[in-house]
Amino acid sequence: MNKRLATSADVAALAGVSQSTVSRSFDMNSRISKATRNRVFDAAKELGYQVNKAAQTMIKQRSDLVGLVTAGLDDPFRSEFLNQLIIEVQRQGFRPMVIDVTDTHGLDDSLQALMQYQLSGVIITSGSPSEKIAQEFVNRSIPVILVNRTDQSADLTGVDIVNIDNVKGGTLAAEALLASGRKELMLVRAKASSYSSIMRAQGFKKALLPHVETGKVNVSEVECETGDYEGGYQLALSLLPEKLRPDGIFFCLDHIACGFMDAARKEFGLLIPKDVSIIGFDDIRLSGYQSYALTTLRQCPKLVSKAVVNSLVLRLKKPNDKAMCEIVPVTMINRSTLL
Amino acid sequence: MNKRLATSADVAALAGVSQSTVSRSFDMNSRISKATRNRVFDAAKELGYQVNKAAQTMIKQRSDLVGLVTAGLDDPFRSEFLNQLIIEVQRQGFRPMVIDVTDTHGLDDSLQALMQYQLSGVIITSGSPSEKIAQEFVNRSIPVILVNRTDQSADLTGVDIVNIDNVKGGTLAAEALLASGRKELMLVRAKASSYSSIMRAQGFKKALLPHVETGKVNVSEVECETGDYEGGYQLALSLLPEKLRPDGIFFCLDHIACGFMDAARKEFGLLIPKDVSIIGFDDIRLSGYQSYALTTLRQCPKLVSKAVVNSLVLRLKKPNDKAMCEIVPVTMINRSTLL
DNA sequence: TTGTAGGCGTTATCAT
DNA sequence: ATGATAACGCCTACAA
Repeated sequence: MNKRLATSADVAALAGVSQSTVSRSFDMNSRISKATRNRVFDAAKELGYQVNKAAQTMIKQRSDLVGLVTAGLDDPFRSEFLNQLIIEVQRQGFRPMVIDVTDTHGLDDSLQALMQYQLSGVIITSGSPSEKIAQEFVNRSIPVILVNRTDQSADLTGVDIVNIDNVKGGTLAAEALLASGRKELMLVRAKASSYSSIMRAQGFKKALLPHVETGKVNVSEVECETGDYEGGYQLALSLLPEKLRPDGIFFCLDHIACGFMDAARKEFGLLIPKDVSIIGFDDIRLSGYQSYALTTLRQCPKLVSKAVVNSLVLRLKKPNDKAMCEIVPVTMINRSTLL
Repeated sequence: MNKRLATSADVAALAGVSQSTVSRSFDMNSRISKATRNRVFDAAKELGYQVNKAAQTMIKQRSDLVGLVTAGLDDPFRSEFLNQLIIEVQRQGFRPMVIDVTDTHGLDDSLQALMQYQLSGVIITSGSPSEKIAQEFVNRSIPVILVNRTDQSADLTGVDIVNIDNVKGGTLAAEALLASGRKELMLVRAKASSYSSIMRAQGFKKALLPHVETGKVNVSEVECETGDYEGGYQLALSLLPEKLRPDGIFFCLDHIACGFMDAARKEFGLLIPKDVSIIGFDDIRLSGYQSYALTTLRQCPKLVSKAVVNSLVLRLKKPNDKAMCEIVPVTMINRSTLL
């Protein structure tokens, strides 16, 4: 053990060919006689030879690493999404290198550091000043995909964008609540909302606008402290003692909805959907469980991940095509929190 | 844009020093005059210079990448754990490279491929033939940490091990159920159980043995198809119509417990803990929610992750010390599913 | 189809 | 404290 790793030169010696022939044998695009290639492969196997990616990266000026920039991995949905991304990146022959930028403290350094790895691409799903960061990578001709961070209106050149159809989701939620005859509507999102939540809220309000003007419905808008279960729970605690209770609520995040529902039921004995209709967003795993059975807008992490990595692959093939912006559809999942 | 990345030579030229001085300036262990170092840093900043990790890896024969081998990322707890691992790895100055080996198909290839990256270490939390794999890395003098995969009895040389105290957890569960006066006990685990679940079951049964022999309690053992929510739900469906219902159940996984509870309540109107006491294991996020409020044995992913990465760091410092085996304690979380 | 030779950007070993 | 120089292992013209 502990013996030096075999190099292509070692393999070459054993196979009785030149080093470059070994190199070519492992490149399926090179034309090598079958006989030689086999001889090389045999020798390689015997020596336990593996290409040295560092050397390969040096010469090619590009590794097969893809940076996955993320934050708030304690949010189960984010983490679910990251995992799909990992799987998809891997499926396309890249290696995922995850960078958590949760503590915005050393964020800049963290991202600068990424430049050290000759990445094949960077996928940004979080991180505050995403636009600036993105631009820097692009300037160094490293493809960047921005996911649910901003829309094409942002002034970014050469950055590809993949978003889900947040606005449409908000619209669908509004229509569903309307159709179920609810009048006192409410919109809930976290105080520090992401781009996605803001778009959802926008879609929701816009769809409701005409009906508000005719006085058919009322809409109020509320923020909770945090975008998680606890945030929803606390919101219910402070909201439900009020006189005028909403009879239909759209939560920009399932987590908030679940926390709210728990509090509404345990602490106030509310019946859902009899007393209040609820619609969430994302379709996190929890929403499918019997205890919640939440009607929601489904954002499919697998679908989004595929779109993202496809974009990257495309961009790698055509570095100079103009930037793309893909919108992944959302679908309404009807469970039992909507009257 | 698209200009060649600055190299240390460029920096050297601008700073008016030799290339090796630049290299040394970035190595805080090298003694360099303050003045020179500052001049170098200024030049570096001006050129946007970043060390090229590929070149560094070549010469050092070691990258700062750590392989995180995992499987079944669709399990939220696994994914929570992975995320903690990512954070911890990063905190210690490494870069996490995640390898999902869920489809055991190309598993061997996947792992062989890891050898291409001159990893600083490999952390294995899943993957079927972990022992064999581990051995191969160690033979190439790459440290391996096995997490909740096996115990020291396995015949592995030079592989460090970090486990949680599964047996103790099982024991605590047994004692708690006993103390609450339950007589018809049941042990549930998934058909294809992990090492962890098996140890938990073992601890549970062993602690119960004397009481079974004196006829004080009965214990039955049941397997459900899958180790997730759905598995527990289905189990309840097939189990609860039976005549003899258990009055105290220990689930080797919280997920199963939650699914079971949902079915027990919705489909059979059971009251928990009045009709049946429930204890789970892991303390997944769900268990803390009001809807479940599951009494469980807490395995803290953060704690385990810290232990794991610490082991790696230690091993890197002392490659030849004898292998370590660390047991991370579990704690009982009392919520409301235990009488 | 195969071999030869140059260079990718760094660190480490010698000198000075 | 600093500079010159030799690796590290691979890919890719260019030559044969």
